[in-house]
Parts: sequence; C-alpha cells; structure tokens
Amino acid sequence: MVEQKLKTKNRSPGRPSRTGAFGNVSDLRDSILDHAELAFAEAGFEGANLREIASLAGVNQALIRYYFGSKADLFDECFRRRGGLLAGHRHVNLDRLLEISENPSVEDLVYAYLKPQWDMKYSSPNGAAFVAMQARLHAEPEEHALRLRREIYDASVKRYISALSQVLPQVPKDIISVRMAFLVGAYLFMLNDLGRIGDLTEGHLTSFGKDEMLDQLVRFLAAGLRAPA
Amino acid sequence: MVEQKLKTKNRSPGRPSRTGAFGNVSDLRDSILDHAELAFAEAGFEGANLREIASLAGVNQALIRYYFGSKADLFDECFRRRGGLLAGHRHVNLDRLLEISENPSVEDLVYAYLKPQWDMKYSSPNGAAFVAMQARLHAEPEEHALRLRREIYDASVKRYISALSQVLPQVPKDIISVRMAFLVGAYLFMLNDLGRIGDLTEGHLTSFGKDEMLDQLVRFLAAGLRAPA
DNA sequence: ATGTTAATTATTCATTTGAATAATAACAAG
DNA sequence: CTTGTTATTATTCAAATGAATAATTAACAT
Repeated sequence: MVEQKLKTKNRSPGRPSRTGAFGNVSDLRDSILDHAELAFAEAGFEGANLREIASLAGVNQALIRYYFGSKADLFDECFRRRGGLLAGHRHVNLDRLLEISENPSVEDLVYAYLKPQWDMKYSSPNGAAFVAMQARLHAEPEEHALRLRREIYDASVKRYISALSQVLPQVPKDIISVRMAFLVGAYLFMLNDLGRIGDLTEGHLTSFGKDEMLDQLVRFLAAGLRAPA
Repeated sequence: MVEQKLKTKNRSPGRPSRTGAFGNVSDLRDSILDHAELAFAEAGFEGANLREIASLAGVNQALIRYYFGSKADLFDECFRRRGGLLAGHRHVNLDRLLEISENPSVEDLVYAYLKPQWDMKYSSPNGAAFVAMQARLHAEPEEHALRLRREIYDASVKRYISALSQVLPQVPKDIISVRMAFLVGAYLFMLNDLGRIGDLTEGHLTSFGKDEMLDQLVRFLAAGLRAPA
C-alpha cells in the first residue's frame, strides 16, 4: 500500500504572504474552479469529489467551502463563469452580423451561434471540459439544472430565434423555436462526441478537419432550418 | 424523527413458493430492473442508490448482488434490456421499408429510425426513464459508456447509413455518416428535453401535439440530410 | 427421508464523502 | 502594539453507500 496522502501543497496555514514574485490572492480560487471544471466534466456532479479537486488544485478542502459554499454552489459557479462568457460572445456575434446587414444568411446566423463554443472547446483542456460539463447538464432532469441553463442561455437563444425568424419569413416563429432546439441538441451532442463519430464512419472521418466538421454541421442545420414548414 | 426503516416486503427468506396464483420466479429480478431504470434515469449512475432501488423494488439489497453482481453490472443489464429491443425494432422497420421499395424516401428512413424510441418514451414511465438514461449515457465520457453504446447500437446505425447513402447518391457516404451523428444528437436531445422546449417558444408550443413534434423533427432532419454536400 | 441447490433476508464491514470546526498566520487599522 | 479580519490548513464528524457474509427456508432430486 502506497502512502496515499493526497497531500496539499506545503503552504502553512494562515493568511498567505503577498510578497512573493507571483501569486495574486485569488489564484487559489481560480485554481479550484479550473480543477472543478475538469472533475465535473469527467465524472459528473455526483461523481466528482471535493477531496480530489482540492488536492489537484493544491489547496485544502475546506478552502472550497470557504470560497464557494457547498458542492452544488461550486458547480454553479463553474458553470456561470464560462457560460456567461459564451452567452456574451453570442450576443456580440449577433450584433456584428446585424450591423453589417439587415438580412444575414441562415448560415451566418448559425455559424455565429455555434462558433463561440466551438472555439472554446479547442482553446484549452478546460474549454473542452466545459463543453462536456454542459452536455451532461443538458441530460440531467433536475429542476436545478434547468434553472441554470435558463438563467444563462435563454436570452441569447431568443435573440437568435427572432433573427432567424426575420430571415425566414416563410417559416412560422414557433416552428423556428422548435428547430432551434433541434439545433442545440445536434451541436452539443456533436461537440461532446466528436472523437467518437469515427465509429460510424469506418475510418473515413480522418479526412475531415475540425473546421470542415463545423462547416458540415452548419450546412446541415441551415438546411433543416430552411425546410418548408 | 420518523422511523425511516425503508423496510423490505414482508417475505420470508428462502426459496419462494412457485405455487402462488401469480409470481414467476424472476418477478423480483424484473422488479429490480424496472426500479433501477427509474433510479438511473433520475439520478444518473453515481447518483442512484442501491438501497433505495432495493427498497422500492421490494427486495433485499443483497438480492441485487445475487442477480446482477455490481452496480455497474446492474446498469449494463438495464441498458441492454431495452437497448436491444430498440435496435431490434429499428432493424425490423428498415427491413419492412426495403421490402416495399428499393428507394424509400429520406423521410421514411428517418421516421423508421426515430419512431421506436419515440414510442418507447410514451409507452410507459419506464420507457421514458430509459430515454433519459440513454441521454445521460451519451453525455458520459467514460470508455465503458462508449463500449455499451457501440455494442448495442452500431450495427443498426450502420445499416441506416448505408440505406441513406443509396437514396442520396449525390452525398458522399462519409458525409452521410457525419450527418447521421447530427441526427442522433438532435433527436436524443429533443426526446429527453421535450418538456422544456416550451421555454424557448414563449408558450406557442402548446399548439404542437406529440406526433406533430415528431413530424417536425423528421422534416428538419431529412432536409439536413439532403443538403447539397 | 435426506441431502443439495436456489432464492431470499438480516447483518456487518470498510470506505468514501461532504460538511463542519478549530487552529494559525499575515496584514490592516486604530 | 493590540485587535480584528481574511485566507488558509489540519482535524473531526456523521452519514451514506457499495460490498460482503451469514443465516434461513423452500423446492427438488435421489
């Protein structure tokens, strides 16, 4: 049996010195969030474990409580941090599109919506973790998960629905809404599952680059949105 | 404090009598599976709890072990039971379609693929639970989850890809494969999320009946599949 | 009759886990 | 300099939980 101590860093208790060359006060707070993100993505809410998060983040477990409160609170904070960013990017992208032209193409709108999360996924391991976290959240039936999603995403989704509705006057708005839900399902699934799509393609997949895959998705979804009602 | 005993049924230990008017030997086994299905759907693998499953199924916890082994084994068995059924239905549906005509419509193919799970969802609370379970499984990154999915679904999915490829000769097969993944994402998400699509539609949704929703999805996906490559 | 096997419960075990509390050090303010 | 506040660790608590074992009883074969 190896002495599995899961030791925390060799910092002494008490308020940390700010004199060090590095080390802003809230470094540890961020570190906790980063590692929590990874843990929740890998193991889900129940499966993630505070001791391990603390250990990997190099802090004492009680510090999590100090900063965030309960495990659920930590999860929420994780989610809000990046989720807010995402929603923001989507708003900005839409603003830009509408600035350029009154009637952007369906493809442009879909792309503007998808690109931010796509980029996030490939920007860093933590970005990818967030995508996985989100996919899991969408599969969870709990009331709480639902509220979180609403809080963070609803506003921007509704704006895209309106914009799509304007460029697709043949399609009634409530049908656009439903199709937007299909869109979210397809892209979340794909983004989270990308590594495995290969299973179905018998090896042909390697010919697709990442960006090409996004293009494929946009084309598929745009065609679906345009379908005659 | 309420006496929370989570008592098991008042059955005596020992081999059960087969003489009763009802009660085949494996009644209890099935009851365990049914309640496990519900529990896994609601709480996920980690969140589900064997004591509670046993209690609700009206059996002793050790009986779960006796029949299934570990918690993970129980999960797998749950999944295989209905997953196998589903895959079977899909095969049958495809066979029928191809019997009628060499070149069925894309809509028919998509419908044939989606309908079995759609029906399962609305056939019973347990059917709905299975759908939720499956949505969760797809969001889980574990190697094990992946193997399960492959084992149960890959064969039928590949058949549908081939069939689609034949009726859509303009679209290269590897693109069909990718689009099929989009399809799975959209429909799984929608099926699991149906109750909440209302959030995005500002109340208009109530005008859709269940069947109409399925039609909408089929139309959307068929259009996506047909999109020029 | 009798011993064997199958199905079932009762009980115990060991570990994990989230939460809580107590201790401690740096810094700021009066 | 004393006192209070903030950030951090060490330690403890209590509950939950999956697994394991032991006990019991009925059916069945010989």
